[in-house]
Amino acid sequence: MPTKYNHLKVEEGKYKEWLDKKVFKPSADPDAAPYSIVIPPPNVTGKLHLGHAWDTTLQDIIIRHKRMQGYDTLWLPGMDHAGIATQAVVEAQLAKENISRYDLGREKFIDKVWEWKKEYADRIRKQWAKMGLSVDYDRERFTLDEGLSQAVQEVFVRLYEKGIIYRGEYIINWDPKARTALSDIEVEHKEIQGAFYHLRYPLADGSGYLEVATTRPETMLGDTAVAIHTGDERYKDYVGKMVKLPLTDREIPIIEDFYVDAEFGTGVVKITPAHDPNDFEVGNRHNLPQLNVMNDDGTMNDAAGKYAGLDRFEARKEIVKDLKAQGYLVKVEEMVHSVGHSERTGVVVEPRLSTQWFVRMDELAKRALENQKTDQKVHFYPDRFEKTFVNWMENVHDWVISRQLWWGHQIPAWYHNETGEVYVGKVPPKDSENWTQDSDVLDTWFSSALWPFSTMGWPNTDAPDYKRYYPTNTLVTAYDIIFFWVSRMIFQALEFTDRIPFENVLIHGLIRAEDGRKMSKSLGNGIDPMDVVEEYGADALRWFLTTSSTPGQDVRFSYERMKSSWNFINKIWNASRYVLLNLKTFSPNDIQLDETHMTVADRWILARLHETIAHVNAQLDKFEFGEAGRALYNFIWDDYCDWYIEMTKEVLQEGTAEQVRVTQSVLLYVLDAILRLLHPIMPFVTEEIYHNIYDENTSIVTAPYPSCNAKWLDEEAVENMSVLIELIQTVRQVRSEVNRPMSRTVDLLIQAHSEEVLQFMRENRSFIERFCNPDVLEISCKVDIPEEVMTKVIKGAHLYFPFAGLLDITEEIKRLEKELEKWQSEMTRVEKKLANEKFVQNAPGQVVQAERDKGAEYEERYQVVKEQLEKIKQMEGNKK
RNA sequence: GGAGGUUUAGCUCAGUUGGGAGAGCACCUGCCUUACAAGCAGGGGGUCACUGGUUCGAGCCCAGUAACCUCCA
Repeated sequence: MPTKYNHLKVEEGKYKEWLDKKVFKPSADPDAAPYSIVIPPPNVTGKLHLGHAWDTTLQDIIIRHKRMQGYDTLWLPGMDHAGIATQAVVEAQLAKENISRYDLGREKFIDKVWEWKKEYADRIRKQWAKMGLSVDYDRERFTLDEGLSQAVQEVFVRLYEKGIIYRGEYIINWDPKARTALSDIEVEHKEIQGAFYHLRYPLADGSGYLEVATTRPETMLGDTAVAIHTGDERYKDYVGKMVKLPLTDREIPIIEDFYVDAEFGTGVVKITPAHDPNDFEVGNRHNLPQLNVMNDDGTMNDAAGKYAGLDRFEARKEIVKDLKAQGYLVKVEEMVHSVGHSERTGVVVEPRLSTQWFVRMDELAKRALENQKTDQKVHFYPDRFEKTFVNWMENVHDWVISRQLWWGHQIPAWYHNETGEVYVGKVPPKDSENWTQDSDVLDTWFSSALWPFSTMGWPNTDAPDYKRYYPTNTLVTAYDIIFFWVSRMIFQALEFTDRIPFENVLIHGLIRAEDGRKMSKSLGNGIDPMDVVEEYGADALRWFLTTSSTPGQDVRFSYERMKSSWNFINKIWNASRYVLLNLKTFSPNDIQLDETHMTVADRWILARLHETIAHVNAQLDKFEFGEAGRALYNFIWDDYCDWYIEMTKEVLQEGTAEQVRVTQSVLLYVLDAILRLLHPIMPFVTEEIYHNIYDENTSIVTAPYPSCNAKWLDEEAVENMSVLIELIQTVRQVRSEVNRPMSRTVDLLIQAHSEEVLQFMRENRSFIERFCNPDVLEISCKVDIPEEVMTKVIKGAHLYFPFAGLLDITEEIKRLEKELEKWQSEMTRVEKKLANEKFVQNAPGQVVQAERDKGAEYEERYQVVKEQLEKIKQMEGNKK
């Protein structure tokens, strides 16, 4: 093994090996419990970003952990056709050659999109490979696959037959750039600087005027009434009269309706039923005409008279200009207000009267909500996201599912060419020549909502995967698509499979740039995960993503932390090198954990290992990856590398053959466990080292995950080791204080408080010598204390450092006084606590006892320091 | 307007059943100790946003305040 970890070399070729060995495939072992995850299918629109890397890393950790634990694991990959987004990028590409989709026609255009899809699907698979994701490619699905398309049709037809899917003319959110309908949640509301235009509408009889206010003056051309709140005293006499609509020759009625807020503005509002959802309702109640004044691209139509052909915002300017010129504009108030923007194209969404297909949400939502009250509910991690889900479900509106696009699942509805009759079915009507299929496609989320079961073979409920792996166990996704996707999967699964689609939903946050801002194309601050992998390796990226946050919280990308992740792997790499270099001919088969020849270090590291194993397993099961990572980091770096490995050097160099064999056994046993513990998080490097230990034909992917063996939880060893560690650390501290590097010796007298400590110190004399480098080392219960000496107290012993002629007495007195003060204050703190009767009464016995022990300890240390201080002061006095 | 989140060391963040505040990076000091100088050893640095409350005991539980962020309407 080279002295430095080389991520490029380590990761190269591994993924292919795994695929060749088919280790990612489910074991299909009938005795094993199944565990399944479906990947949130990325859009085939483009490359994967760091958010995908994070999301899939978490899934890979879960699935690799379960796989190693012996579950029959399936991680099903796939991709989403992403209607609007993909169609938009392909259209943009064609636009460069001055071709529109209409030039090509539907069929040829779709062929173009499939070409795009093929290219990007390949890229995405390459990215998955780079990240090391253990998915089963034999089961990869695409939302426009034959099978999934059938599921979509099945669902559409069944919901239609139940009356849950309906078609109708309503106000929907319209994206004038993509020229399609959008659902409510595809609209982003942004606060923007706008204006409130106060307009004067003259009464037709010339007896005055009414003042209305609007933020969208261009829609006035489509006004078909003016309304006041029902019974509003100020205006009730006007009801039934007509106003003359400025800039037109139309007269429109004054009506009263409860919807109007009398307190807001002037209390009079213009009613535009074809361009506003509330006005639409008002219009229906009063049988008002619906006058659409815009085209589907956001330009004004012929109904707008002289403004026809102008873009809506141009028209706004012109209309305001004309209103002003003709004296109809009262004032313009600057105002910040919330305006809907298309989540996809970014343009201002236009509320528009339009015929669309809808999913009636009341019953579906009700069932999903009621299910959350049962023990069959979906568990959210962190659980606060259940509230997000429930709140949305409680307030959900009907879902617009038709999109005026070409790329997607064409709606399985046909209209009779003559009668206009509607036919909905999985197959076209028999006399198909007399029918025309609806040209629209379904919202992409309509198909993604079926993903957990459509990918498993549904609607064939006898499909083997459906029977074995559905419902899935865990879904991992970011909080920003709880509404779009998670919620819809839940209600569709309940409706069509009678079960929840997954037991657990693990919600994570978003990745932000180093400065905390969102990564976005417009800011140009996006980071390509593949660049990061190139620079630091997938393992380091995975480690960073896993350990840098708490569930549900956003994470900032950080090159600094990437570097420290890489350093950690380099540390593991070098620790492994050390072990392998010292194994010589020793192989895993030679491992014998022979307790009779174990040192305290051996027992201790085994205890710490099994403690860590228990902790890590518990944390992984709770999806607390950060906590699991920290436990591993501390164990590996602090316990294994800084202490255990250093201590093995003594045994390997000086020990008997038997002792060496035990040490080699423990070194390898622990390393092997470390690799398996880490493998779900950093699959590549652990496999590489595993191959160095075992042979290339084995794979750590299917090795068993460590489980805690209580036999090794040796509390005595942990206690003893802590004494040894304190001893060594104290000596190092003294060295630092008196400026003595390890290359120079320091004499050390240890006075043990008990026979046990004495014996322990003597047994471990060789460790003390190695770590403290003393010239004289005395260990006894009664030390002859020299005059010029530095004193330290550790648990169970006093340490004396004779510095004849070298000790700065004044400095030492200062130091001792400071230390005395410290122990004094500690004693006071404990005494105060123990003097509190309520504490002694109410606190748990072990907490009280711990305080008493500490008190005794401090008292002891205090006394020693005090005695020494007196002695040294006397000595100083004698000198003078 | 409603809901949620955040506020802990210079910076970025942990802190899981309430029992003496931690990591990484940065900083200071000393070490090329044959696994690793991308390392080792030692060290400095925090009224845990603020105000009350519950409790023997609060970074952690409760109420309120402030600032910032997000979602929904």
